[in-house]
Order: sequence, then C-alpha cells, then structure tokens
Amino acid sequence: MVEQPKKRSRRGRTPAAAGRTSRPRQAEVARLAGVSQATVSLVLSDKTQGSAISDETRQRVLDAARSLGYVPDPAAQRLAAARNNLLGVFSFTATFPTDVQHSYYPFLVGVEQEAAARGYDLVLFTGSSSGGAGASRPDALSRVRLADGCLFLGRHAPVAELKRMVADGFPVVHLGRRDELEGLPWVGADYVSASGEVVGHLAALGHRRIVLVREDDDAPASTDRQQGFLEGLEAARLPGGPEAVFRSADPEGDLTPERLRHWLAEGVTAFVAEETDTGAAWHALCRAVDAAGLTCPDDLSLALLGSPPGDLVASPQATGFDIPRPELGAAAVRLLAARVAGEEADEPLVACVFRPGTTTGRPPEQR
Amino acid sequence: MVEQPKKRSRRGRTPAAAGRTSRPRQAEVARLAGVSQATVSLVLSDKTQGSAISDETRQRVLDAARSLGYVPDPAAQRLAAARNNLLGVFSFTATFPTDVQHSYYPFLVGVEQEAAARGYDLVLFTGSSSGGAGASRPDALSRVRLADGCLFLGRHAPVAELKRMVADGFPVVHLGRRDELEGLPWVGADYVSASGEVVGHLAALGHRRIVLVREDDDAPASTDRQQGFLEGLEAARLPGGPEAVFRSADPEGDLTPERLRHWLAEGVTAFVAEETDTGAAWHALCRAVDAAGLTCPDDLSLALLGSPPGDLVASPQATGFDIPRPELGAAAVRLLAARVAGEEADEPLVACVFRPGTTTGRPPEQR
DNA sequence: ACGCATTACTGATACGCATAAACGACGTGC
DNA sequence: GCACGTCGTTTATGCGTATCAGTAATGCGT
Repeated sequence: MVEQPKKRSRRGRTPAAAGRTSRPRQAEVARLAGVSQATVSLVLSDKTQGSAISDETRQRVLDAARSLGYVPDPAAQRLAAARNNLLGVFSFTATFPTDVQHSYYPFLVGVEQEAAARGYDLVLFTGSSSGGAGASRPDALSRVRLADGCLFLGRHAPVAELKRMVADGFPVVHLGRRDELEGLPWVGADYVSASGEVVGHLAALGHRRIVLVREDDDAPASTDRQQGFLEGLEAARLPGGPEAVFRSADPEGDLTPERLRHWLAEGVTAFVAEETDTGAAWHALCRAVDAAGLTCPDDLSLALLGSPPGDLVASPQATGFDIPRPELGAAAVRLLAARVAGEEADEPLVACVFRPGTTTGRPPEQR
Repeated sequence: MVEQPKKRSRRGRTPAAAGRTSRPRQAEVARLAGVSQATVSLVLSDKTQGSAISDETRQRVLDAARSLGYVPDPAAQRLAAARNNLLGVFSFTATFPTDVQHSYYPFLVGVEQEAAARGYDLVLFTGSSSGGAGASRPDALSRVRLADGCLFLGRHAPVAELKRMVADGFPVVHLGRRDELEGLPWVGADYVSASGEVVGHLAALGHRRIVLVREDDDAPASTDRQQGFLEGLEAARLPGGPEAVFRSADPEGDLTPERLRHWLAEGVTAFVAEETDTGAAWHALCRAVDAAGLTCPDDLSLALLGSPPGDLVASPQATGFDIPRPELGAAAVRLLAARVAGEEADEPLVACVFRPGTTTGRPPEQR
C-alpha cells in the first residue's frame, strides 16, 4: 500500500478561498470510526426509524465526530434536503428606514421571533433601497425564490409578479388584508371588532351621539374601521346613518372649530378618528378641539381607531386600540410556514388590544 | 423513442415538501433555450474570462431564465463554488428587539445599505431568541456557514465557536471591539478619542474636577471610555487617578444625593457617565441631581459618553457624543466583503460625533 | 437444514450548480 | 492539404450530505 497524499485540491477554487484549512467531512469521521459515510450520516441525523445502528457503532461514530470537531455543512444539508430553511421578507420600501416609527419594524419583531422559533432564518430583500446588484431590475422580485417562501409587506406589491408566484405554487403571504388578488393568502388585524369595541366603550360612558372622522380613501383598513364603527353604534342602539360619518379628503382643512361647535350643539359628545399613515384625521380633530378652546375629555371625548402618529404619542394618551404588530408578524410567519410545509392552513384575524387612554370620559351633561 | 414521464420524484422527499411546483433549475432553463446546463451556468455567472458565449446564445439563455423566473439555489451555489452572495448577520439577542432604542437596529440600517450596494443579500440568523429549533444548541452557530461570511453583533458571542470559524478560514467580522480573540476581525467606534473630546470640552468650559460614573463591567466599550476619559484629563492637566472614577455595580442605589453634594463640596463641578445598554449610570446621575434639588447646567455639568437611553432622549439633550451606528454597520460590511474576497483588508476605527447638548456650561463659580 | 425475517451496515446516487476538460467546426498559415 | 489555434458548446465530474436499495450476517420456526 502506498501513501496517497492526494489532499483535496484538484479544483481551481478561486485563489481567494484558497488556504482554507477545511473542516472535517463525514467521510473523515467515517474513516476514523471505521465505518462508511452513510453510517455516519445515519448516526448523526439520529433517525431512529428505518435503519438500526448498534450502540457500539453509534458510540464510535459519535466519539470520532467529537474528536474531529465535526460540524455539518449547512449548504450540503440543505441541498440534499431540497429546502433551505430560509424565509424571505420583501418590503417595497427600505426594510430599515431611518424613521422607525412608521416603518415595518414592529412587524419584524414578531416575524423574527416566530421564524426563529420554527427554525427558519430570514433573508431580507429590499425592493426600493440600494442601487446595488439587481435592486430595481424587473426581476428583483424573483430573487425571493431563493427562500422557501416569502412574506410581503407594504401596499405597493406588484400584483402581476405576486400573481405569478401564487400561480407557480411558490409560498407567499401578504402582511395586511389583500382581497383583490384571488388566492393570495394574507393575515390582517380585526379592525372591525376593535372599532366596535371603542364605540361600545364610549356608549358605556354615556355618549349617545358619536361621529366618525375619516379620510377619503377606500383602503380595506378604512372601510373595516367604518364598518366596525357602525356595527358598534347599532349594538349600542345609537343613531348611525350617513350623518354619523364625516368623510373628508382634507380633514385638516374641513374640520373647522365652527363645525365642531355645530356638532356639539346638536348633541354630539364624542368623536372617533380613523388611523392612517398620515394621521390626518386625528391631527385635524385634535387641532379643531384646541382651536375651539375646548378641553378633552371634559368638553368632549375623542378616540382613535388605531395608534397615534409618531408626533403625538407623547401627548395625552388617546383612547383607542393598538394593533398588535408583532403578533401580526408572527401570525404571518405561521401561515407562511404552513404553506411551505404544503398545508392549506388559514390564520384568523388578529385581535387588536383596547387602549383605555385618557381622552374619553363621561359626556359633559352627566359629569 | 418512448415518452419518459419520469418527472422529478424518484426520491422519498419528506411528504411535507410534496406538491411544490418546484422552482426552475438550470437544467430547465437549458432545455427551454436549447443548450446544455453548463452553458446556462456560464451565461448566468457572467464569466467573461475563459469561455466565450455567442451573443445569440447568451440572449436565448437570458430570455429563457427570465421567462421561467429562474433563481439560483444558494445552497447549491455555495456547495459548488463556495460562495453565494449572501452575508449572514448573527446576533445573540433578537435582532429586532421590542425596545428599538437599544437594539442593533441602527447598525442594520448601515449594514443593509452597504450590503445592497455591494450586491449581497442578508440572511438573519437569530441566536438566542426563541426556544425553538436549534436555538441554543452548540451547533446553532454553524448555520451561518450557509452564507459567504458572517457579521456578529453583541457581547455574548461564544468565543469557542468564533475561534473555530476564524481558524477554519470562514470570513467573520465582529461589530464592536473584540481584542481577546486573536485573529477575530472587528470594527469599532473610537470611544477613546470621543471620550477624551468630551473631557476636553468640559475642561475648556473651565471645569477643573470631573468625575466619571461607570458601571461594574469590563466590556471593551467601558474600558475604552474610561481610558479616553483619563487621557482627556491628562491632556487638560486635570487631576486623574482612582478618585476621578466612580465605579459601582448599582449606580442607581449607590449614587445618592448626599454623595453628590459631597463631591460638589470637594470641588467637583462636572460628571460624565458611560453609556451602557441599560443606561443605569446616566439614569442614576440624572436622578441624583434631581433628588438633590440641583439644576443642570447651572449647578453642575453633566455629560454622557454615548447616546441617551430611550426614555431620556426627550429630556434636555445631553452633551456627549453619538456613535455613528449606520456608518459602523457599513464599515463592518466593507470589511467582511473584503475578507470574503480573500483580501486582508482592515477598517480603521469609526469616529464618533461630538454632540454639544445642553447639559454642560461653565462651572458655577465662574458664571 | 432450509426458507424467511430481522438486524446492521454499505454502495450508489441525487440534490443544483460550477468548472475543467473534451470536442467539433471553422478558419489560417505555411 | 495538413497541423494548429480559436471559438462555442457539451460532457463529465465533484462539492458534502441524505437516503434508498441492496447485502451480508444472524436468528427462528418447522
């Protein structure tokens, strides 16, 4: 027998990667333990079903692996297993914007946790940011297929591309309601119930006439809130109808102190505003109250169907509800993981959390 | 010739992964373009050297790839070529913690940008969080080898595992100074200079006795600040020595108003606190000043060697310095990219930015 | 003593890609 | 007209692991 000093270097790896003192392979463990590579794989993957391994062999392999400091190569494992335990996260704005308040950050908190808990790692794809490799090219989206499935955030997901992925059977989940695209799974928050609950709270305090201030936008998030608002009125046997909703394309301009006083004179004692990304409705409401020289909750009650805009978080805490964003993120990951696993799972709407706040009280005449 | 309906299913894939209309392989692109798989690989890897490909073929392949939505499998790439344009980001705490202020988030802003600019995608590996799959197992770290290289954040990186990666030649960079591990490349902020600069600022205002309040922790970030503080005193020819440093395991308990008055009586006119993740030193200092009924900067000057904790950002802006976290993140990516490319590059310390703030002024007797 | 399970393991192969080597077709020089 | 180079492409092979299909070796019933 002749010594074979053949090392492992037949291939012209890039000079860059040269010199790597490569770590041990299963084959080396096998040699040391006096078994075959397949046996090493069996022992280390700890598959009890199917093939049996004698305790003695198992121990020899384990010892050999330990003494060599064997660590499996994840790339090879994933290749062989035909999946890579990667979930994509695609947002159409920078994933890490400088302004944390209005970013997707809170969602990611939950996404990360749930993904980690399920043994997935996250690949971040950024739609807009960067000018680097393959950033804004039309095929930027196809890059996500490198993951086992992908989560989409943001309103501006290109429908065509998404539809294609769905059609291809690529597991995809959208964070936020998305009904217009048939077959696109999504998770969303239960704005309807939460809005109804806020109305219920006001009704319980004694308010009999309540007005919803909303913007002129038919996003699902807006219509859901209005629906919940109206249902809440109905449940409390309060007057609903068109005059209970003030819809304006420019609330900050239209919601004058005069108008506010007019409502009060008519017996309206409470107002609720929808939450939008600009927070215009809530801003307008607060400003009008201020301008009219009124104080809240003494003269009237205010509630916000969502979380306050970044610049108003510090002001008196608004009564309303919080969207459990981390929980939403987690729910999205659960759904995505299920689809990656080939299940047809469905996630229910995520419930919002009522926030008592300090902007509501009994109506003036009852104080 | 007989039709061969052999599909791709000879292997007993886990039932879980069944049903997937699996994404296209190079082989399928090749078939569509009427060329061999190798040609597809050549075209897509855009290797201009060595083999030449006719423009016509190249175009056919590119078209086919696009129409099928082909995306390379990172695991296979990594296995075959030892690279896949993926950079890992490994943190030993959740990467997206609930408390944004003291998270790694600001670093990631820079990391993401720089990575995108260089054509890398990011894979987030989460070390500690979760209790789920393979979280705290000893080989949890080995997953990162799926990427071309990995960035590590956090103080608690397991030395043994890191050492091993370094020894194996796996490109690794630590964000934050890490001297104790021979050969571990890192990027860090120049706390020494920045701290010295803050002391210089105080000295220039006329302060002659300055005390550093720090916690009982020997992290590099702490010792650097102390060193800079002492060097700053020396440069200003002010008294240094042990009594210039107040070190306490529980600053909030130990830093009593009495102690504060005692210092003032002894002629101390300014205090600087180190920044830590808890912000305990700064909290304690602010509280003691408050409790002693003193006002700042009238009765004494305060400075913070870093950024204020999240709950105190709104209070009077602290004199001190800001750590350019995004820039640090970007620098780390640059270093990592260089190492992935096999270069022995080195990134200099990143300079911190002096923040004038409003908590310092001339000492009382000079006002 | 023979068939037939069962146990304990090995050999071979595929995962998807990159790359060295081989190859045919086509000039080009002499 | 023949060796030789060049171009464009294909063939063959390996990366490290998981798994399936075998194959000896042993046990067991009849």
